[in-house]
Amino acid sequence: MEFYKMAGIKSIGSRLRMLTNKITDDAAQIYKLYNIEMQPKWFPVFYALSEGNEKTITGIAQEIGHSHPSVSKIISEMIEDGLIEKKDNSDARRSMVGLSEKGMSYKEKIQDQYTDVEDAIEALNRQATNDLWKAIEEWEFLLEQKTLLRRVIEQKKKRESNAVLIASFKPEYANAFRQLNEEWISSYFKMEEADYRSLDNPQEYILDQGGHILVALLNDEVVGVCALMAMHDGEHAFELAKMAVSPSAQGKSIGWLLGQAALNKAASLGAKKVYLESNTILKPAISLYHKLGFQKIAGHPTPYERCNIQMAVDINPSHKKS
Amino acid sequence: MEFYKMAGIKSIGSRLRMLTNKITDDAAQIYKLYNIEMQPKWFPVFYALSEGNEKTITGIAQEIGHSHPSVSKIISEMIEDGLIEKKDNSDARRSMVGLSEKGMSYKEKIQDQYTDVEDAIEALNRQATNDLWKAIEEWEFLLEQKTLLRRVIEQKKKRESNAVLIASFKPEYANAFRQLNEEWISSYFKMEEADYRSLDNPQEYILDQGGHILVALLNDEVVGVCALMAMHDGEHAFELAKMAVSPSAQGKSIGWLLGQAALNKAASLGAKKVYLESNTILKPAISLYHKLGFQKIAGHPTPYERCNIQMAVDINPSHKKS
DNA sequence: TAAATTTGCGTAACTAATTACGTAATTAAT
DNA sequence: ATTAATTACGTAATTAGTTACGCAAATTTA
Repeated sequence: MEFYKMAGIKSIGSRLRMLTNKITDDAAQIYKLYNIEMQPKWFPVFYALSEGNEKTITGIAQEIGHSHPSVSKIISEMIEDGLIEKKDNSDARRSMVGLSEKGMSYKEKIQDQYTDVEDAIEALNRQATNDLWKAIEEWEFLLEQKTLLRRVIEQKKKRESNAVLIASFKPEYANAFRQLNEEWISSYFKMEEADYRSLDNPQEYILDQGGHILVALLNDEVVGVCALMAMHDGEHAFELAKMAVSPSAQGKSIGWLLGQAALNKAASLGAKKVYLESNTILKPAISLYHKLGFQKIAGHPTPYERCNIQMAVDINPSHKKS
Repeated sequence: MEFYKMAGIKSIGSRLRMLTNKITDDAAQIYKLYNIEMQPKWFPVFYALSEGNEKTITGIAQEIGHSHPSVSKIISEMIEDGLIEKKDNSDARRSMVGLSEKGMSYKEKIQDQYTDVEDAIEALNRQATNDLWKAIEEWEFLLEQKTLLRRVIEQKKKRESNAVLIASFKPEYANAFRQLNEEWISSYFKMEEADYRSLDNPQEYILDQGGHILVALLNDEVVGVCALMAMHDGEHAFELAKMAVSPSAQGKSIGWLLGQAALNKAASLGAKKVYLESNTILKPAISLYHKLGFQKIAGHPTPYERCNIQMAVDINPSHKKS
């Protein structure tokens, strides 16, 4: 299949399906070769019951990794063929099933086929330098740990956050700075006096006071903002405030990038601490602050009604690098 | 999947199917993640048309390894969605199709997804010590060379011919010796005077004349016979005759085992040549004799009407071993 | 040039799985 | 002792493919 080589490993799903079909097609003919009237799809169920003990439909389904309707259908086909019998049912919900006498006799009959097929496939597998059987097992394990979807999501996030640029404030960002903040504030709380002051006049109320504003740009569009406001309580410290990320750009770690950049900025300005104020209903935000190193503190005066948690982080030289 | 480990590599078909399903399930969600309205099953067709040139249904089918009805269905779905257009048809049988403008625009849109998925799967594959992608490729190649069915058939034959025992004549085999021969002779020709003589009195007409009879036993049942009859024309030679294999035991190389054993026997008795007489309508038999080393000769007198070919092989010491 | 064959495609029916949903039996909670 | 929740199963609809078959167009052969 030249095509799949061209299309690359992202086509592995289609390619796997083709190989699977090729193998199961042959499987059907192999049963005929041994004069065993059994459909290939029955195999897992048959094998699961081969030890002789009785099992339930869902039990078998879990064991062989099928859905229960699939097993249910297979079982009824096998009952019709006389290979399986319904057994005891003290619990009338359950369908205890086991091999019938005929099914047991098949167990003997099928042994030669088992060994031949096992030997043939093992030899085939050994002929290859990459062990397909082991590779499947490893993939199953790795996908159990983290699904393909999650792996792709992470890859996407990684690529997208690489494309995000953090820049310093320019007058043309003023609009976005106001809008992104007003959007989330008014959806969770209501805009307060102090909000209007700083959002309407960032130059005067933030920058001219010794503060800074950082913006996150994705394809030249402002998708996130935050401000470092100089504090005047003795220590050399900043307040991290007015952080907002566009809902359309969520999931790209923009908050984290902005936070990191803000802490770096504070460090480069010689700050010892960064404070912030927030509200515990903003769970993702609080969790982001934690990741950035902020710890809960108390006792600072605040002009904001919505504030019910205060946090702070000590700045150490490592922030200048990361 | 503990179960499949237990069931062994013969369950690789079922196991592959499960892995395939798991992967394609995630694939569907990945398309959603990128807001691309395309079904995973469309991917091979879309990719095959991505270069921009027009192709036919069967052309695409061959390229991507699907059946043409499958491609036909996919194409009509994609036309309905506006991704594909029917193009020129100077040959009215053919359906030339190519990406529409919308389809072309998807090409751009999907690039990020391609790279993310490719990177994610590549990383996943590298995490495993056995390379699944390469293993699939090798299996495809090996199965192209020899299908799984043929591999199993060969394994079966090998096992079964290992179970065949070659033994010397005993009086209780006389019946089988007669029946197996009469069966095939009378189905192709008719029994002649000389047949009755030797089949009815093997002791007198074969063994007492310095000849030998070999039988092939499978589970203590006679499934094949042949005779070495001493020749009296100067040279120290035997005639290989009365070879018969039970139809129920065909395909187990019993003819070859008997032939080999007969030649070994002749060699151990110091013979220089072995002759035989046959008929060219018995193609499998002639081909077997060739494999055993017999060459066509002419000119020997024969009592049999049905004989239209004579063959002989020189015995050399190597026969004693093999 | 007519007849036979090949090619290309579409439709229908089938396959081996899935999800969605309903229902009866059992178990847990009030 | 009811009521609510859970468990086990079956049925129906869906999915992504497959073979089987038939028809019309094109090509080859006579």
